[in-house]
Amino acid sequence: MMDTTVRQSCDSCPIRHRAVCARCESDELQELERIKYYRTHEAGHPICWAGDDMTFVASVVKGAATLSQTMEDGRTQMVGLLLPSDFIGRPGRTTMAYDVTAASDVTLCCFRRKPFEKMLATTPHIGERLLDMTLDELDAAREWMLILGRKTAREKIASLLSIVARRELAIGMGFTGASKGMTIDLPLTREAMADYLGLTLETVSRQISALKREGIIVLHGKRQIEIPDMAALMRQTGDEVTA
Amino acid sequence: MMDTTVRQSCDSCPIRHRAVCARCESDELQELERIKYYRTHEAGHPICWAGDDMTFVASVVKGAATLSQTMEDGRTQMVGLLLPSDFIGRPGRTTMAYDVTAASDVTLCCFRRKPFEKMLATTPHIGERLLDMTLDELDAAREWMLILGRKTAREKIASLLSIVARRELAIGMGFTGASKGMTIDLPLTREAMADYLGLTLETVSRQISALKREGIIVLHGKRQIEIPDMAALMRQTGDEVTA
DNA sequence: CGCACCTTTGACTGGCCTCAAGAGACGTGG
DNA sequence: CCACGTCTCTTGAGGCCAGTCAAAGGTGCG
Repeated sequence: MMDTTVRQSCDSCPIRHRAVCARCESDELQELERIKYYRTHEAGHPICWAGDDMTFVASVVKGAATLSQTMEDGRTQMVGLLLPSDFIGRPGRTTMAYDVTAASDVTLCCFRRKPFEKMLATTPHIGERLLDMTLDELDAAREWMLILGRKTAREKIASLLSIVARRELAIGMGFTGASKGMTIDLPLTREAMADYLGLTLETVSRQISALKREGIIVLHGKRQIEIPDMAALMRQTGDEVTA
Repeated sequence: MMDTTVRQSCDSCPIRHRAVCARCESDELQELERIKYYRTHEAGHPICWAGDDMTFVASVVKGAATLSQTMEDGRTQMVGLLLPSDFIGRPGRTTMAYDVTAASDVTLCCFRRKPFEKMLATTPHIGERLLDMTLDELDAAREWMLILGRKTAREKIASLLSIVARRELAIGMGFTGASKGMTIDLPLTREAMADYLGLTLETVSRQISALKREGIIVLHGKRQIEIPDMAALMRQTGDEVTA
């Protein structure tokens, strides 16, 4: 389940300037270092379950994790896709509200909950950053609602690809080869994509095949997707291009 | 569009202890009073549009407002249902991201944005409360995602009714007549409900008729809905009853 | 009364789900 | 090296739920 527990300096941290600690001064970082530890989880393994007691909150350092809800008859809906710098957990709450799963190999920077909450109360830089990040997540959730409620299967797939492409560009992954094209690493199985989009895995597979057939995407293996022309993909999302 | 602009004391405010100002001390309230003003909007009228310049942020004092997104081909998805004490606007952002509409007659307590942001930076009580409220909204958004992505039309309707019932109970409206029954005032047209749930208004109408036919709800007029047995309604939501 | 708006109901269509089978990738062990 | 099992993904056939199109009923207001 958990693989390693190491400690590492914040100085060389890849998410130093995007995570919850982004606005901290060096003395505040030092205090954070005292309550933090690293954990890694293997792809496909659970990180924690809904209802679990939360002894920590954490930042995603590397990899991707998912938040999801499951109804008792098995229907599952993903409600969060956590990429590097995203925050796991809710200060002030002792139990996890969703299932958290490692979609790919994940490295977490964990903070013990109690001392973190104490710091949150005394360090405005952390609270301010957390508020900003939460507002961003709320915006993302609302964009997601439009996808779930109103978009067709094809538009859903295109929207997911463009969202991941946008995030990977922001983090500096997704090496852009040519001018307008790029390749993204999609850390999700077909089933996880279906859970994200409110579809079945068969429909996901069919739509990806269709996009491939039409040359809008090119598959390299199952999980690496080349987008030769980002504008062409965007035209499939149903979002206004105003072109 | 805007009907009245009056000022009113915080002391007698019905949302004093639930809104963004909930944790403020009396001196902080006095400062808030200086930058606040009331506005009312008639049912059905827009409060502002996506892209509008935001000169204020606000709390909903009375009535209900909706946040919604519209695609250029007209498909609309509601992404927020704002009831008394909910917050409108995002500190640090100058334009509104969504269309805001008065679902019923709405009274807003508006704060001029610039001075509010200044207070936010200097008054921890406000930022803390806003973080908590934003986290609550994020949870609500995620519950909503499950509804949009995985529930059937009937389950969606039942879920909406139970959500509104829960909120009205929390605020202290929704006079409970008997033991387990209650009556709720649904401030939404069929079309607004459809936009909330990712359905068409025809499907909403059909499902409400079905619930009425089966005695799970009783209509008094179009907008007032009696729920004789809350447990019976809950059983229609698809959520675990573990009964 | 006449009009506007919201709602209800019906008939039909279609997109996605369900059920099912098979293909491809990968690791294990004989 | 290949048989075998497992896991993921693909593809096909058919059915159903919700969408679409259409018309009529209700309610409130000038």
